[in-house]
Amino acid sequence: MRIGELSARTDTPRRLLRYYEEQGLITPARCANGYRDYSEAFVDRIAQIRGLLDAGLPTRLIKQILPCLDKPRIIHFADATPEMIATLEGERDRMTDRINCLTRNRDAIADYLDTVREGPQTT
DNA sequence: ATTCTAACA
DNA sequence: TGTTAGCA
Repeated sequence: MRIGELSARTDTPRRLLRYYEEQGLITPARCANGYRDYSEAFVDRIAQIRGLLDAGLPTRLIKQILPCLDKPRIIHFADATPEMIATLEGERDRMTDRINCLTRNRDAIADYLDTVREGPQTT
């Protein structure tokens, strides 16, 4: 598929799709006319990238760990730098904090909604 | 009509 | 990131 379809299917601006490529996050094939040619796998890949970005990870880090995420384990330990391990541990902790924060807020909203609905209807 | 690259605000 | 310009 071309950039327009991927953009629609992933709800991501074409501009961003090209930007991710520029940052080395994705490497779509090219048609004879120069148009980018994305395979189905990119739909999920974009979702994963946006998820990581949304979690607050910098694109440069994503570029390094993305290939380690989809590929089956093993084979990856030659590039496991102590610095990267430390950074990833930090990111993991940040994610945990955000998850906890989101969980609290979701539960608070859920409770509020339940309360608001019970009030007027409780005759 | 759609995409491409590059560059400016 | 949005947008615009000039191509293919």
